[in-house]
Amino acid sequence: MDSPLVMKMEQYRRFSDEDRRSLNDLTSSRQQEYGTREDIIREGEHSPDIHIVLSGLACRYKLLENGSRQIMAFLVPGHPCDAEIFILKEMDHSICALAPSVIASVPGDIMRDLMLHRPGIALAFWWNTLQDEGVLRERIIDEGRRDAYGRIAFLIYEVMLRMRAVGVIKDQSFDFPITQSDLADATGLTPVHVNRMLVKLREEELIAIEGRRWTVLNAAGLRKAAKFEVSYLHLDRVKDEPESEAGKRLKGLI
Amino acid sequence: MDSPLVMKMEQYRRFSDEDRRSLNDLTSSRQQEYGTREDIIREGEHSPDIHIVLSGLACRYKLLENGSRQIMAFLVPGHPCDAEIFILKEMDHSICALAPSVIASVPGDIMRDLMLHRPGIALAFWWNTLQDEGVLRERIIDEGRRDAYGRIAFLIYEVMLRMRAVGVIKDQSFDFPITQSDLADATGLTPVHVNRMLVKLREEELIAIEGRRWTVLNAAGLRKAAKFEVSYLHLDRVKDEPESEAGKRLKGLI
DNA sequence: CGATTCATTGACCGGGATCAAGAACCGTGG
DNA sequence: CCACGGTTCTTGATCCCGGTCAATGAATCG
Repeated sequence: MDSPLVMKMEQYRRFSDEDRRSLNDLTSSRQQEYGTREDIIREGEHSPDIHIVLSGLACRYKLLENGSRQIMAFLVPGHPCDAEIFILKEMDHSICALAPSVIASVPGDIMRDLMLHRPGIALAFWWNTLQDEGVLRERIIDEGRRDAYGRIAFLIYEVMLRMRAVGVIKDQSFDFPITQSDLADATGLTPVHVNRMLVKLREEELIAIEGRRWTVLNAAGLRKAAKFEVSYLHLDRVKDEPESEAGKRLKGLI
Repeated sequence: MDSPLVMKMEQYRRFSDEDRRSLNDLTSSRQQEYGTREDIIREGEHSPDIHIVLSGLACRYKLLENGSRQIMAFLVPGHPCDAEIFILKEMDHSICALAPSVIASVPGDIMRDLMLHRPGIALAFWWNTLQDEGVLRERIIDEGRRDAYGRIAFLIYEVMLRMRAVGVIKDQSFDFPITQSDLADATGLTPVHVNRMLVKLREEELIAIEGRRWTVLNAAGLRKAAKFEVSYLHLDRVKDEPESEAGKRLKGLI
């Protein structure tokens, strides 16, 4: 069974057996459990290790001086949190677990070694950074031009797709262990208004929520509500090889 | 006289003479003039070259299906537009000139060669990508938590700072050749409301605008209005060596 | 079984959108 | 030189989406 890291990176390119083995080894040595709201790395810190989400859910966020929190990205299993830290001096934002999560630590010098001597792996990490940047750009459009309803629909669709791509959901149901306040911090809305939009999406039978288990009842309808375009995710291999494993997982959704 | 590219990259690290020469050569061979509104590269394209802004002003943008345009970033002189294109298959957004601008083209294979064999230059481009990502994150906070007044103030302060950092302004006045509609597309506001906020900023004597020439009359006041934090720009060398050329240009502003 | 967090709903308000109409500023040609 | 058509800027009037405040359930947990 491949590590979630391999599942994620293979959306971009196929790996040699050696590269795949290295990536699997990367996340298997040191693993640590984090609880809900627990910080994995904080703004201003410089950790000697980099971190990769293996299970659960984490987010990039920033605390503002007025006490409010802005969530800038959700990190699903397989997602490197801070691969760039060995280039930059310090984090300009924090990362915390939104639910009980298992996080792998990778020593910085092992990373550096891989980046210098294994171009296939270096390329995959580059790609990951650029995909993150694309997601951020999409979020700017989100906040600039979509209304509250579209934003919430978009966020749900994107998270569903990314979870599916790394294989943590098989059908239309998935664990999305966050509160409506978290959603509000991610969309720039208030919890009250997030609630109203979720009520609407349920009334329209696009989604269903039972506890922390979410179900997309009508993927096409949700996608339409979200005005979802997929190119920004740069799923290069999925596009070239629709019959790859990653392609099968995303069939009909992108 | 160093190329704007060197000026920009030196905010991050000092270069060896050889690296500096290479970077200067990079932008000196093929240069092209683009007019206002002219596209430099379009969404979905894959150019064999990468582009670097030498003078004028460009922006990253995306056209939405309803016809509106979202500007996601301003590209000041020295800014690489699409250095990532040799990793990704295609652009997920477009880039156009906002004013008459000179753009350098660099053949992709020369770039690839530099990235593989000149770690100092590769690091600088990596850093640039990560700085762009930081700017995007800041913009998300911007749109999520700042009101219209703060957004406009923030945008002006940031552009002023980045222009100053690459040496295209010496005092408090600078050419900022964009329309209020452009500002609206960048902030997610309407042109009407952008105008009202600019009126207010002028009434408060924080800025002055004469044609396309903008003047920051009260940098401290503008910074306060913008609630500006600088860490996300990762001006590493400026922080470590405040007496470097780049540091002198930004003295008292960061 | 209290206590605390989270979800839900209603009433009201305000910032920014929308609509509309002039005014100022172009480049162009007669 | 002025006349012109087209942007761009400016200002006013009105409206609505989403914020704010508040109260009540529902769920989770020590």
